[in-house]
Amino acid sequence: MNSEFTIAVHSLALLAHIPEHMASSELIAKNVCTNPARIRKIMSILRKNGFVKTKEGIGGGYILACDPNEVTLAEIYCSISNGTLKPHWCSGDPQEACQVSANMHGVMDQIFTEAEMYFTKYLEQITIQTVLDKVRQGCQENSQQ
Amino acid sequence: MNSEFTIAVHSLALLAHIPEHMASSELIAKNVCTNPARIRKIMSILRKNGFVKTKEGIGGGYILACDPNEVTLAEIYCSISNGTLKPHWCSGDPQEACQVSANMHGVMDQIFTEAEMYFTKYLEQITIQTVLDKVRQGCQENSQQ
DNA sequence: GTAACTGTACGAATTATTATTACAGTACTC
DNA sequence: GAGTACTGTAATAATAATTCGTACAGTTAC
Repeated sequence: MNSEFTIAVHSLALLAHIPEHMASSELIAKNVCTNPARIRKIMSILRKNGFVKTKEGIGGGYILACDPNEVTLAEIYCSISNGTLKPHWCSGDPQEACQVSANMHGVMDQIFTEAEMYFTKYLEQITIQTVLDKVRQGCQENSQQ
Repeated sequence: MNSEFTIAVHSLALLAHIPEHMASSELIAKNVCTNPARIRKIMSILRKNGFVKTKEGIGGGYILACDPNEVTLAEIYCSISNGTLKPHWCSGDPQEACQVSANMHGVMDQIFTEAEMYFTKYLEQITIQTVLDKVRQGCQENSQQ
């Protein structure tokens, strides 16, 4: 998995943090610590999925178009990074006579797909607002564990 | 996450498939489709965790040292790839005045850590024997879903 | 018309992953 | 004890994935 999911969550939390204003890709990029083009690419996907509204031209940028209490990280993950949990490399060789070698790829694929469902089920419990609240608390839960 | 977890599962299933014989790193590597040195590195970790026994010298190699019905993929994952679910890239900058930027890294870290626990909980349901059975069935469940 | 934005594409730079090679150590066989 | 077939481990090379930087067309406000 690459970091686009993380960046999407960060960006949406930031927009939820300043619900009154439009934020430019440059502003978001600085906050996230990446470059504006990458932000624009990710925000473009988020727009197509209805999470944000965008406005081109002077004074334009991005603004939240959803209720941060309603949208879960699962929806964001599915929009941006669905199916990227499993590694790219594949084990075994379908041409092999040995069943273990021939079928392992399919079996691991199945396992990772199902594992991703569990992963997603957890993300369903977290909303953009949850993330924003944690961020505003300075992530104090860390020190209590 | 890299592919070491996949390779470990594949190797252990293969050893469970041929419980009578020792398998050399070269044999396992061919089955998995990688090189012997990589297999030896991974098997070395599995040995330290008690999943396999190794024997050096002529006629040596690797053999299963656990009950394939007892050992779950969760244990294997924890031995080999624990904590590798989250991407390497980090969002935000702790030095920033903006709370969102400053604390997002910690918050996402916490989320990924907890998500990994859910991921692991799923892997607890799958044993080496489960994988071996699926492989022997030619992974027919795929076509039934 | 111009300035400030987004949308998108492409190549460069960086980083992660995998492969290769090498060699010391161990155990069996003759 | 010499030779052979293994593991254990490290270092480096090759490959692939990820991220960055730049560019430019399209849009909107003034």
